[in-house]
Amino acid sequence: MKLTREFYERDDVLTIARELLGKCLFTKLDDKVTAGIIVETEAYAAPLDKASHAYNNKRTSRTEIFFGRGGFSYVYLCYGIHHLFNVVTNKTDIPHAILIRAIEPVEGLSTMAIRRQKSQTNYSLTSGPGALSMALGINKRHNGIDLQENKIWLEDTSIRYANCQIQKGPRVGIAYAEEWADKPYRFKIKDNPWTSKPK
DNA sequence: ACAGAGATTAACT
DNA sequence: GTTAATCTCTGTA
Repeated sequence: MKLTREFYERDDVLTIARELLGKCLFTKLDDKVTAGIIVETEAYAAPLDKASHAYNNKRTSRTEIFFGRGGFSYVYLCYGIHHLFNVVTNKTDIPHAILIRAIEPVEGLSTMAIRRQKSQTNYSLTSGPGALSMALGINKRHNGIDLQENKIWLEDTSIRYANCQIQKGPRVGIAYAEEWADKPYRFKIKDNPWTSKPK
């Protein structure tokens, strides 16, 4: 069962980021299906959030997708190399988004390994925002895709995590965002080996 | 028109 | 621990 438009268009981006843990992210690209359980997310709550590309309602060709409806993909290129996959949330003109930072692979492991140019699967396959995008075959051509379609989508699962299994913390790599840099907008499953391991 | 920085990763030392 | 990879946007001219 795909997550509905109503799920993405709710107001509280932190609640959605928390609820995305345990959901399953699918891609069907190049006739290959790959999927993984989401184990780490970060919320970006523009226009107030200085860490967001859409801070202060800044609109560029890159950020335009933030201002559309919830339930669309936002893929952008980081450091000129890595494609980072986000889910746009909330309604038109409210630029909220959630970065998917890590997944636990469940389907298409061999396809992921080929895309990652690894001879065998291991924990580094999808543990990081750039790595999981590569494993799933996501690149900037997939910016602005409707998650109700059958290219990239999220499904509900029977997985439910208790609050004590979820670790909240500050986001990664955004020290420039001043007072926003310390906010606990990052959610991850405690002790899950597939979560990212930043220094 | 050009220089500098960034929601990162992997391959070095 | 350090560094290279090199796209997009911003500030300065």
